[in-house]
Amino acid sequence: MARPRKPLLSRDRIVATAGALVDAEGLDAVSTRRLAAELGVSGPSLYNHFRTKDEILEAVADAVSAKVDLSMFDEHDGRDWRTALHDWAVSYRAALTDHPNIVPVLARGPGRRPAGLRVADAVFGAMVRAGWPAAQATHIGALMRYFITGSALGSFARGFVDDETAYDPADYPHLGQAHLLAERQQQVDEGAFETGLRALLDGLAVRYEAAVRH
Amino acid sequence: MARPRKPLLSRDRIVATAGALVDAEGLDAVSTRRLAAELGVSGPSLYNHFRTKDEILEAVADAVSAKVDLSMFDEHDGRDWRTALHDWAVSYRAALTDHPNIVPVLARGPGRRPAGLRVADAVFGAMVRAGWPAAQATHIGALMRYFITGSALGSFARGFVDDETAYDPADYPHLGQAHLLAERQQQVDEGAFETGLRALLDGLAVRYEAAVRH
DNA sequence: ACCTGAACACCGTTCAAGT
DNA sequence: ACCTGAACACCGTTCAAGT
Repeated sequence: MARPRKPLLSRDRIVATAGALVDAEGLDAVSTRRLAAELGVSGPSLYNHFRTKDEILEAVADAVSAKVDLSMFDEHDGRDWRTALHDWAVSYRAALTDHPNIVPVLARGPGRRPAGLRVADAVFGAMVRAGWPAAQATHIGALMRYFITGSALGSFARGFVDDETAYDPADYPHLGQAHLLAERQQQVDEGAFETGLRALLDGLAVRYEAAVRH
Repeated sequence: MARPRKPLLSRDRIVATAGALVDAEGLDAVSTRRLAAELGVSGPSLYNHFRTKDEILEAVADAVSAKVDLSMFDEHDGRDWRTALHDWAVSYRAALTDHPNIVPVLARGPGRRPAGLRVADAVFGAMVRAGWPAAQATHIGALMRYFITGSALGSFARGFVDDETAYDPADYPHLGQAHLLAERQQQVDEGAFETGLRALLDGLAVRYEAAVRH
């Protein structure tokens, strides 16, 4: 076959197929040979479009970041900083829980991913505009990211096994019914996220009062 | 050689060596062959002590969890719930930043790891004793974990490259000096952690007032 | 019970060769 | 420029064989 007149591959097609494979079968299912087979080419062909497999996964992660709604940070949106932060956090978490298998890649910081940086930029800009000092605005972007990605990655309940015998009450005196948590995994995660988000925003509001009063 | 009179390996020795390798060279450096070589045995020997490589890494992560100070949750410690939560969070984060390379494994939830579960149990127990309703106590354990592991994993600044030319101000209007962040990476992360932790605790204190007043 | 070497079915990546 | 097959240096894991 060698080179066809029209390229068989493009970066977008590789990223889309890799993303679908990650969603369907997890991060471990993505090998260059498997991904290439899914695309109808041979493994090494991918290296004409990406330098490493890791760059492909970074691009998949960035495509998820690109889905995060940022309209609440628009200059003329009208939402106050607190509401904007809340709505953004909910949108961000939704984007991550829609694609849980790529979260481990995404959670490692915005890195060089354009969409990830765009998110950081939007939060920072909106907080400064709302009156936050620049240093605090940087902190807010970072700490919100910690909480949101942490919640998408570290599902508390996911770890528990749906088997009572797995937990000896003598070892974990307060977690005697931990197995129940596995059943209501999503409720716990969503409740913890909502509680944490509100607590975070309440706490920031206190600091905001102190900050703008310089 | 075959079987020696005294076992060459033990689970503890494997975990200790794997942990040292992870710390020194990162998660990717740990292959069964490499780890075995470090231990002076051949690769398959590890399978007499662990079922999979993943179980070894889980054990390494659990050993880090075991270093987290939990004394502030002791029944007779005397610290109020808020101070205990703060001190625990600081200790937890310190344990993680001491061993950053294993954090991706640890961040995926407590799973079946005994020490991870012991941490969850201690937090839950102390919050209930302090007067929090059980459902809220579960949420607090989860959301604190989200924030702490998220902060250890997703260093905001780490991602930025120490090269001004990497960021076109036209793309990220508010991050024009993002390259500066790389220089003060630790300060940003620590500041964001401290700010977020205090905000979280302030916010929880508000909810506590409402909760205990049933 | 606990170690070994050989083997199986994979990996990511490089590279010369083809059009 | 963009694809190919062959090759290199690896993987995790299984298993029969040894003591």
